[in-house]
Order: sequence, then C-alpha cells, then structure tokens
Amino acid sequence: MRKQLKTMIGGVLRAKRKKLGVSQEKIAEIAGVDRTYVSILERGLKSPTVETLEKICAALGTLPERVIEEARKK
Amino acid sequence: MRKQLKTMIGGVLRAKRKKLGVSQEKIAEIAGVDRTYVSILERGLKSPTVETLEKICAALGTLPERVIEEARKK
DNA sequence: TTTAACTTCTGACTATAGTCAGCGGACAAG
DNA sequence: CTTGTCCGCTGACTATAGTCAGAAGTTAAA
Repeated sequence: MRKQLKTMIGGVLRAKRKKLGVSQEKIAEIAGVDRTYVSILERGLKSPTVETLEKICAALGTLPERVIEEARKK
Repeated sequence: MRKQLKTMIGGVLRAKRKKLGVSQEKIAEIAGVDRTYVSILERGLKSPTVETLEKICAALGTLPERVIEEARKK
C-alpha cells in the first residue's frame, strides 16, 4: 500500500504553513485547535475529521479539497 | 453561519448512493464501516475523519475532494 | 556561552467518531 | 395476511480524535 493519506496531508499542511512563514502555534490559534495537535497532523500521526481539517485549511488560506487533492497526487 | 459542511456532505453522499441504486448496507459492507454509521453520515449527524470519508467515497466510486467540493457549492 | 523561538514528545485527560445488537416503521411482493 | 428489504432510531459500548501542562531537543543569533 502507498503511503497513508494522512501522512501526505500532513506534508501538504506543513508545506503550506512554511510557505506562509508562520509557526504551528499561530496556525493553531487561528484555527482554534491545540498547538500540539497541529504538530501531530503535520507528522501524519492522526487522521483529522473533515471539520477540523476545514478549520486548519481556513487558517492556512486554502480549502480541504485542495489539500486532499494535492496530497493524493504526490 | 451557513448550513454545516457535514450536513452538505451527507446530502452529497446520499445523492451519489441513490444514483448508483445501492443500499446503505451494501455501501457500508464495501467500505468496511457499520451500516448505521452510513445512515448517520448521510443525515449529517457526525463529521467523519478523512480516512473514513475516503473509504466511503471509494465504495461510491468517487473521491473525498470531489464530495467536499460539491458539498460546498450547494 | 546564553537566550529565545520553534518544535517534538510524553502522559493523562475529555470529546466525539465509529461499532454493535436490536427494535420499529414504511413499503412492495407473494 | 406474511415475508423481505430498506432505513431511522436508541443506548451502551470501544476506538480514536483532540486538549492540556510540561519537559526537552533543535536551531539561530547575541
């Protein structure tokens, strides 16, 4: 099996955040989630609900469907 | 706030399933989830993880990014 | 060296996703 | 009438998402 979707999503989220030049803590604050959870997602350790993914995507100025799409074609 | 994303996603999932003419039970079996959970998702009562959404989308012959995209533009 | 910003990691905890057995209603076919 | 299929619903349960406080590793810069 190919690398898990959540792992790929984590990579995409991290890349987008880095591109913005902001910290995990800042994204977490904007999205209204815990700081450590952003770290967990970026490392692909857990699979977020679509609701949580949407919040984080909003904080990153993108949309969940874009992130998932990008994640899959890596 | 607009109607919740999970509600919209539920509607899209149901529409796609109806279009295929298959039961919730069949989709659940293919996706490897519980029958009642498909019902819960279609009625927008809970927000699935991206992992679970992916399984169900696969059973429906579609992709999560398509479902989310469709859900949003309703 | 020291300090500071960022991140990883741990463990305990709370909230919610997801399972399971079962009941009941609607509906069509036999 | 009975039988079968599909679906909504309940409640109790298990699994995992998500929180929180804190300690420690990393890197860069003073």
